[in-house]
Amino acid sequence: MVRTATKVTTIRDVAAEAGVSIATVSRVLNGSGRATPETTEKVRAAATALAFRPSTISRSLKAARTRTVGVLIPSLSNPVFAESVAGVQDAAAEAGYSVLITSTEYDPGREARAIESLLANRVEGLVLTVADADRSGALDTLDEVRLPYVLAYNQPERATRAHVSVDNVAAARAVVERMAALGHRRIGMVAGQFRHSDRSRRRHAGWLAALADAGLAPGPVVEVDFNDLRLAHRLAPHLDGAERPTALFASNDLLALATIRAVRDLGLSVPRDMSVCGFDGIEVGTLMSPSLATLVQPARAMGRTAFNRLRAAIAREPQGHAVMLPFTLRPGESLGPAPPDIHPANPANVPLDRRHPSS
Amino acid sequence: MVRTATKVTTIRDVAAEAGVSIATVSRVLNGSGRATPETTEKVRAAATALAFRPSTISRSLKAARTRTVGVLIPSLSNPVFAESVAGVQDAAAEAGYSVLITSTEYDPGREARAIESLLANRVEGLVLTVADADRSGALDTLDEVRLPYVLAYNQPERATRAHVSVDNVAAARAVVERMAALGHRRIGMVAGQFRHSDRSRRRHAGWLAALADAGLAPGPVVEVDFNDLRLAHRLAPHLDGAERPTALFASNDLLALATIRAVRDLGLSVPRDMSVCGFDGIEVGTLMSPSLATLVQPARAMGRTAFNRLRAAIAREPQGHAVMLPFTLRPGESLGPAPPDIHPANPANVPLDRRHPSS
DNA sequence: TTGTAAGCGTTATCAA
DNA sequence: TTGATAACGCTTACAA
Repeated sequence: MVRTATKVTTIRDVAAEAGVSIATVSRVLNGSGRATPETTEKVRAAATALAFRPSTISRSLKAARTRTVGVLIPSLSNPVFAESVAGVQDAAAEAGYSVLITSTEYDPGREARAIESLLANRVEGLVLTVADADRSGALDTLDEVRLPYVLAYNQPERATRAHVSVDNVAAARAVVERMAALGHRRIGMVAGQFRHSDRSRRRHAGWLAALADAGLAPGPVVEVDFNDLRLAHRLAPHLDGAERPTALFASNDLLALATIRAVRDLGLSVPRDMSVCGFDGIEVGTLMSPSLATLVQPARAMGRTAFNRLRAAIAREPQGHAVMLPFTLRPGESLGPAPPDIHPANPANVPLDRRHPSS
Repeated sequence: MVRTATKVTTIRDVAAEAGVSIATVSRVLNGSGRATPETTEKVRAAATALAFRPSTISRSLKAARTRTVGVLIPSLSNPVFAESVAGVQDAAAEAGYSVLITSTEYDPGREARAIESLLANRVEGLVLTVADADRSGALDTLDEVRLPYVLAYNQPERATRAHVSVDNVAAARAVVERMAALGHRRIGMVAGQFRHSDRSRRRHAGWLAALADAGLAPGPVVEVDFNDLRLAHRLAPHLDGAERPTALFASNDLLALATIRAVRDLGLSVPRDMSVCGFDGIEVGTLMSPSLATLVQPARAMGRTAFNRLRAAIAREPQGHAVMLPFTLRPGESLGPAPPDIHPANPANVPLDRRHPSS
């Protein structure tokens, strides 16, 4: 390989080539200040000839603004986050902003380091999603240094923290109401760990509230660790017996898919024996069979909106703290009518219970 | 909102606080050059007290290296790209590099602008995936300015372009061989557009080669536009009649899911009437039913490896142009044994042989 | 209209 | 061991 010193062309090179001063080059290229047509032309030509691209880092240093925002998310592997990042990316590109991305993989240490890195890079602000917005070292740090940020998806209790989300409680209610309307009377929930997720808590609250309103007793709640999606053994204890739930609300789509999988592995049919509805609205849900019923959050818009709010915050435009985006319920084959009561006063029940003497 | 000028603390503030010169602060904090324990302590204390974080942009300006790499991908919505970006992110974080991300949404204009932006940001190199590595304006630009890059997933003809990929031809062969081993004799392909994707072309070549080796006539090839995944009407013409294929190889997983969906919408059962195998190995494939059989590319490793190669390239360490990562075939319920011949020893067969007099 | 020069926050060279 | 100072590439007063 040739050891060509990859010397980048600077404004000086252009000035020399055009036979003018660097100030003139700067003015012409930025359209600030007047210049004669000939000068303009000379400079333009020189810049093109040398493929000059002004260094944003020098520019940033002078201007004390980087036109860069940071994005911090738990994981790029979850489509709902990836999609929201795409939304940030879209809006940022339109606004001439660059995007520095960091993902934490749910590791607090990595999160802290990511924040440090973003801060050192002098991002003008952050769009981020944290596990729990009510208990986040990252947010505390940002508050301390007074760097603008907007949360995406999170819905913190501490409402002064700027955020864009759906109304998770109302959304969860919508799911349960639909289930009830389909005749389900025993409705369970599969949820991400409450102590690690503000969203999971809110959705659980909505689930509870809707059940109460409908006069239904809460079905089983299975809290699962997001790192272990083999749910069959977790679900099994709740899925036999006459009073097993006929519908499960999963607090996100990945969980919903894992739930469907587990339910089937346990010998039940979805949706004939068991309905499942997710939350998020990931695209692949529409491609599978049964297609996944889910509460759709506008993921792309989430990212876009968060970025736009962030810009406003950076510009110190006064604004409210919360933005609620509309959600929709996407019907899908995984959510069907409740089956006729499993054992309408029928003794065939008994063997089923025997199979699991422990229960 | 309070109009607090968010003044960032600089090395000068620290120097003043510690009662030393900025040079000393720099030396202490970077561990370059000696300093007495007391001085060190004073500086450390001052830096901590003021929450000083050296500006990477000033540092970059001085050092003429940014410790930042760019990532360019077609879309964050495809999990296989998102996962590879996560891999880059992992390796970059470990190496103390920041990652600027841009996605093109398959829009050439946006791609060009993204490259400009990355160049202006003085990234030290790029990890990127392009639609077609043999015909890419982006790569031409990078070659011109001699900025190091490593392709991920792409497998260009022009082998001098550094890339990390699987051996797409061999991988596609493996899929077809497995299908043949399961008794399939009529094997079709659902592929992304050849003229827009080097990967699709390679996989098609592997499909063809394996069929030839097995003495099988190529089944139908359906080239699909990635932006329109409603495949039923595209597939329908090929799926009736006695000689319809019993297995379909999809050139990527999203296509495979869409294919399964379409096949079912057309009234066939997967895998009883039709087997489907994808390519990529996205995680959700394991969660659905039938689970998706697929050729697994190590997506995370793809990103990691690409980043590591890039670092080597940046450091001007000589190295080969291509890295081939191992692939594996992930069995799944969508790929089963061939059904008994649709018309066993039945004259309806005859046309089948006639169609391929050569074999 | 154009040029000179200061300065953004660092690092590194050179003296002290 | 420490400090003054130049330099990195750019923008922007201010002068000419």
